[in-house]
Amino acid sequence: MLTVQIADLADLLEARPLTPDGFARTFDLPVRERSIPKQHDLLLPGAEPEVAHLLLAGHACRYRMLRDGRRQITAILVPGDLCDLGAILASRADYAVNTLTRCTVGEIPIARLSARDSPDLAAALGRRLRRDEAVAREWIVSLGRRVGIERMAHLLCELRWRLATVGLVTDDSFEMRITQNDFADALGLTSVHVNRVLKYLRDSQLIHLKSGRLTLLDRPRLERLAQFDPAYLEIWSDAL
Amino acid sequence: MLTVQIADLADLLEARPLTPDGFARTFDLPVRERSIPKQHDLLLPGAEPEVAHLLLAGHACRYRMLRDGRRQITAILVPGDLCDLGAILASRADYAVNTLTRCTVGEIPIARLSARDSPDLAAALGRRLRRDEAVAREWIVSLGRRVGIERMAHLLCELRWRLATVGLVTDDSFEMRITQNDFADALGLTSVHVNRVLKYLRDSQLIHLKSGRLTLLDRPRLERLAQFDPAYLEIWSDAL
DNA sequence: CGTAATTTTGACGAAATTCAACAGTTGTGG
DNA sequence: CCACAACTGTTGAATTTCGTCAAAATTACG
Repeated sequence: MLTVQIADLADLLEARPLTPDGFARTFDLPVRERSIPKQHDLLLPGAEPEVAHLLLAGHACRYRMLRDGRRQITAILVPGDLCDLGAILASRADYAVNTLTRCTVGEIPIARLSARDSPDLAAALGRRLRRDEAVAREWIVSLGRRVGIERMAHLLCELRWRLATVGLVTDDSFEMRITQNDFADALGLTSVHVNRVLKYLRDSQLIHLKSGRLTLLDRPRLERLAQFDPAYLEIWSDAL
Repeated sequence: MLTVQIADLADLLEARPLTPDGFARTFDLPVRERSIPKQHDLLLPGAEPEVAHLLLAGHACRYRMLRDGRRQITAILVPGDLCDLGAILASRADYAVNTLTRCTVGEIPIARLSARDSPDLAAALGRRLRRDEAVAREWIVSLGRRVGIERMAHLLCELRWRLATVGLVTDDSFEMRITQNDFADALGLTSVHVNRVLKYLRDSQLIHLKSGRLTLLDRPRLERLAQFDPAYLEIWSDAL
């Protein structure tokens, strides 16, 4: 089971490692911890969310369905992420949120996230939103202009970076129990093709994936292959 | 030449039609109007923007380049859009902005966009950012799970909707001087394939495209083909 | 330990790309 | 206003990437 390892809360909003306890303490927020099974929807399109879900352990995703059953994952969520950020700020969801593995989430009543109560909190939420948007931009680049192998390589580099940020990576190795079918829906490929891509990366000695743990065997080479540049993940200042 | 037709400024930030004059008046902002040639970069990655570019006429885009020359457009900008919104709020750009046609832009010193001066303005910028993010999410769905024809159909539906919002559409017809090569870089296709897709849509009596003007001949059918649902463009409330 | 879910593999087909050539349009300077 | 050059659009043929279908092997889980 993935666990956030952290210590202080403002840190969470800064994407530095932190614990749920730290979060609650710093902003004096009530965080009710809940365990959610795999493949459970936390939010549906059109919903007007009452609580924010802070992901504490496990992996989740934002996604949209087409009428004929095609699914596209628009974001992969890792511990420390606010699953329904955009929906909370707009008071209405235009996407769904689903758990990809068993998860632990912290529920926070949205009334307690009011900008009126804490300008610092509002600013922190704004930074998170901009980071989500930067990640989405990079996914557009991947889906539009990278071939399958590069696309997978880029996603793995992104996940390693984001997980490292919350202290969940040791020696370029981290827990990763996402299904190949879920990877496919994130990467715009089929699960069959994802399987072949992973085989290629394995055969090339770039990754090692076994029993829910992924290791990047040669991160420099993988990042070169993916043309991965973490600049887009490092934008944290507040101009205005 | 495209022209914003509008009247009041708060309207711009609400994505309702408005004029540059209205904009300047309402928030008492200095807007210096400038004419920019086609294919001109307004912003480069890594830059720390000094002025915000409010697009007044023409079409522009945000894009990222890969080292080997592949280009992906991550957003198409129409009159009323703030070209460099994310970069302004973060005080640093992680993408480039380029004019796709000759454009008129209004330059606004970013110092005048400070949240401290006007909470209303800050809230409006936040709404714009969330709308940009919702559009990006939908692009991810298109790039990942729609085939070429659907992808093009969806983009045309989106552009019609956004242009209608600023009063630039009559009878599902609007000015569109974007190159097939630029469409390709937005849709993750090659220009050759874009040409074939457009031919299919023309042959199917779905669109008419001649001398820089695009007409959606059968919008209901086009929207069904694209599975276009404007819900994602209609989120304008402010929860917190 | 048995059932269901997931991963893996092969053969074949569809969508999109590449390469190449040519036609049409637009913009520019004389 | 014309002539030319440069850019943009159009089309065909061969190729690549990725998808579909199907089945077997492996793993996860109650």
